[in-house]
Amino acid sequence: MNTSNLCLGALFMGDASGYEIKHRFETTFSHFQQASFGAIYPALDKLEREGLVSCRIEAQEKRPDKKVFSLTDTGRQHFIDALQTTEPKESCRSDFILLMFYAEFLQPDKLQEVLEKQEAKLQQTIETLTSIRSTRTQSPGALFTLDLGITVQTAALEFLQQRKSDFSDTDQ
Amino acid sequence: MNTSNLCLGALFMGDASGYEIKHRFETTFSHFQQASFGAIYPALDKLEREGLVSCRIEAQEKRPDKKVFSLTDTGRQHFIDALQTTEPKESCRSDFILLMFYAEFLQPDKLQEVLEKQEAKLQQTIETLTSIRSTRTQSPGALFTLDLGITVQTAALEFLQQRKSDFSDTDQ
DNA sequence: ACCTACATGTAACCCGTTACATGATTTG
DNA sequence: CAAATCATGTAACGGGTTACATGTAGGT
Repeated sequence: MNTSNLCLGALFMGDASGYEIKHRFETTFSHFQQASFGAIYPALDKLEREGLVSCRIEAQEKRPDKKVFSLTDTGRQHFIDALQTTEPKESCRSDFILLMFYAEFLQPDKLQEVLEKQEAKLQQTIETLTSIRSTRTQSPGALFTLDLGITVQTAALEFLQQRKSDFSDTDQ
Repeated sequence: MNTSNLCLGALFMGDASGYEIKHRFETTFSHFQQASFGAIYPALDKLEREGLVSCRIEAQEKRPDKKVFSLTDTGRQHFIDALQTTEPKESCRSDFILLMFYAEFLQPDKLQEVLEKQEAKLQQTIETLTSIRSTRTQSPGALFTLDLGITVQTAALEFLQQRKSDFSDTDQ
């Protein structure tokens, strides 16, 4: 699924500006989709031209004006239709796993740094997901994905903590 | 890390043709990196021009000729250097999780199909990783990544099996 | 007869990231 | 005083996928 449709999906959680949509990508969607401003803003332009979203400008005090987007009925239907024909494809690119694959060729201090960074990142993600889970009332689907994320990342974290000693300095 | 460097990495497991390198991406690397022929063949060309790999042509009976690539010393060193400066970035794009996020908008039969496909895919991946783990003698790094893959995918599979009933027809 | 595996390659196309430009306000 | 947050946007560039082109051999 491309950025345009993903933006429609993000708007199901309520009207939002491009900036706020980016935030949704970084929180709720963070463990399974990502998009940058350079993809989001042009996508929203296109969606507006196609009539799938509408836009109003909101003035704010001490903050720049916002362009707040809403789903139109066509937009809502378009997204739901897109879901039905979306294949459940997945692709993961992990340079962390790659580095671990070639651990024997990494300088010991680099290896330790990589392991620590990954541990911190996993803890951070689990924290974020846990806090999102508790703050807002979530749909069954959202709960499923949050719990799946927490489960999987926790399994990875525990694995890492158990196995990291395999790579401690004591040179074989 | 880009396809070129990944090809160098693949050649650490032994000399191989482009076709065989693709196979390594689909087995050993499958859970953390992927590349298509359209990326691999041009990458190997470039690596040869740069002197990072060498190439010999092997004639085969009842099979087309092969261009078998080997790492040169420079190539080996180039990859090891690249590892030291590679940041452990990760990006996952899962349309499966996306579909589950919006489960409430999916037609019930589509939802069931998606769940079944994902379960089958996870089982398949676990099987592949387990079989790779047992067949060849693996480096500590390779073992780590295989076990990590098995652990994480198993956690996901068990989660899915426990929770899939939440989405069974009994309409709320 | 058709599909899969083996084997290599090219070109069009898509899509997205990175970096830049701009600017106010708040926080450390 | 610098950095982060809020806010929108553009353009260059990179990178990879998909699809096509070609051909043999073996299995169902």
